[in-house]
Amino acid sequence: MNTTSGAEADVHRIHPDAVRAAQRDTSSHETLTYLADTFQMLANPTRLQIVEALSRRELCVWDLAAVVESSQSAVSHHLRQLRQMKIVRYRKEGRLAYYRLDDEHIEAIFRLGLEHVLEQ
Amino acid sequence: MNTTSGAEADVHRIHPDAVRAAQRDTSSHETLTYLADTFQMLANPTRLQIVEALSRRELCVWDLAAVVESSQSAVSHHLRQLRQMKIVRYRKEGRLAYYRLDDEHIEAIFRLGLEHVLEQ
DNA sequence: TAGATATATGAACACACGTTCATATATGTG
DNA sequence: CACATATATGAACGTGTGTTCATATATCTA
Repeated sequence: MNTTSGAEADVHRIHPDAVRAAQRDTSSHETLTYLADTFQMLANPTRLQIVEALSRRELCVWDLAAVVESSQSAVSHHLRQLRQMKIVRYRKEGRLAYYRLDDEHIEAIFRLGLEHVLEQ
Repeated sequence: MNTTSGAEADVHRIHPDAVRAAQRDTSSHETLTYLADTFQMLANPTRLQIVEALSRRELCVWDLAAVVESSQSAVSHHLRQLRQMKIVRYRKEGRLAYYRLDDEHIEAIFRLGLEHVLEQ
């Protein structure tokens, strides 16, 4: 990962106790990496459109493609990622796949983010 | 942007009224793009470590470099991005720059995200 | 069963991102 | 003023991301 920074930081110890305190209560690298991957799913305007649409109603893939004005393929690729990161789930009804948000955390995060950017 | 999808979607109108309803209450593309850029800032483990550390206490750049075990340069680049997206702010005290989170939205989003991934 | 339709997926390509290295700028200290 | 220190930033390089195109799979219908 990073070999020089440890030594580098040792030379520049500005507030050693603040650093130790900050290091103490930190989430594991594994958790933060997974969390970063989760936020990554929300770091794309098309996927955010999908999330916003699904926050109101269940929709099938072609509906979503129409809403976000993108190709079926692109939407399907996005949905796979969102599925893998447990942001959406779906039910199959015949040939149709109806998608919805997986839980309320995601919608809350989306709403808070929207509030944040609209307040600037 | 996308030229074929409009026509493509027209052929496959599965639930026209659901699509119209979804299209009606959608945030502007500009807003969603900005929101995506904001979430992008949280889509990196090192930046999440910075956010977590700053959610507890104000820290200067070298302190942060020590906490996240990364180089001063890398941390400074991250902080510039976080500043630009209004996620952190800082005060200058002599040669030192003390960073903190810009507002409570970001911490709430971080906490909710952490809850979400820890519940899986 | 043949054909149409809904969805999923692999490959490929252009572009964005994260780090490092070198160096610039600004502020303190002897 | 000369030098050390804290921070910022530009260039460059490898890697990841998002879309398209082609095509596979699954399900319905005539």
